[in-house]
Amino acid sequence: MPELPSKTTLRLRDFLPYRLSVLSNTVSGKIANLYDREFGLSIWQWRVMAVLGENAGITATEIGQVTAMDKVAVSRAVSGLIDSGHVARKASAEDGRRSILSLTTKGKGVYDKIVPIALGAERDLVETLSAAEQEQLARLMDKLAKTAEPDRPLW
Amino acid sequence: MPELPSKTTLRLRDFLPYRLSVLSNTVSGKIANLYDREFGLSIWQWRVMAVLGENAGITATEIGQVTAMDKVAVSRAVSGLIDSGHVARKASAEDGRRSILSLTTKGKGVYDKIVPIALGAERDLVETLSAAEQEQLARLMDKLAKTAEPDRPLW
DNA sequence: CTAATATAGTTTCATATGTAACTAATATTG
DNA sequence: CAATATTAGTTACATATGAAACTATATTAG
Repeated sequence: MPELPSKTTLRLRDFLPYRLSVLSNTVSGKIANLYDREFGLSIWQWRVMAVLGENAGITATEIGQVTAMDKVAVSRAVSGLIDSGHVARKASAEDGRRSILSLTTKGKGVYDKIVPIALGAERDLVETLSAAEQEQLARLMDKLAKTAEPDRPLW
Repeated sequence: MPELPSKTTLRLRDFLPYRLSVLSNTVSGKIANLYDREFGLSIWQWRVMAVLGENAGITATEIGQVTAMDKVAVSRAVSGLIDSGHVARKASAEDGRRSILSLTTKGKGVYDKIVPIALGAERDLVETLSAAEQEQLARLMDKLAKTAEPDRPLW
């Protein structure tokens, strides 16, 4: 594998962690606006709904695993969604500590409206990339994500 | 340009904004730990120092432009850095509203220690990518960043 | 069966963050 | 030059967030 010359000086604007952070914040900020303005949802609430839309009847802990949210964030998002009538909670029959969560009819309606908006935003974001580039990007991000896994021995 | 088939269902784990956010948070979290444990610096404080290390004698507003931080965040980071003796402030001769900021000797020493650590962390992160892939990644992120620019008309 | 341990989820508290209001200085306009 | 508007930076307030403590239930060990 050919090597890039090792950098010895730091230029912030070329520093990958910084670039990732700025890009991610810009993208998330715009999307958060969409969800919030149209539906009054936070990004976390939307993530919870997105998972429930794919997987009905899972628990808060499972949502946390799928979304990379910690349990406090999940708990808060869920409680907001219950207040706003988007999500319903019922006790688990087997385990009294768990709650089974699902979208309400209202929640499902909102979900069905948001999905095309979210996909449209994603499409607009990547539209300047060719199909090959889009696949390349997905592949590279997979590799990075694998390297950066939170539980790996710290660098 | 060949087209990818348009998605009609949303799978959170394939959704680019989500993936960007998780990846960025994972990477930033690890790096933040490094800065904090070794030097007691927050990510924003480190960003400010990184800019001052490249560009001595600039103002808080300029730092904000370079780092994509808002002025309140810059103000707070700078005031912490002054308290901890990493940064010095002197009044601008031409404009009494501005302060000229620079690293102190102590700050420069810390900067010189952090730079190799930061570059090492970046290298570890991208080491599974070939040189060509690293260039590809930089290119793709440039394109995305351009598309997502904060001031573009909202999608 | 009982005691100790672990897990699911919530609440509390301390800190971080963003928005808006504010202060001080400069620039503009008439 | 006086009045007004703009800019640099800070402070105040309200909200968001994460870590740790807590409650309730379930599991394991003896």
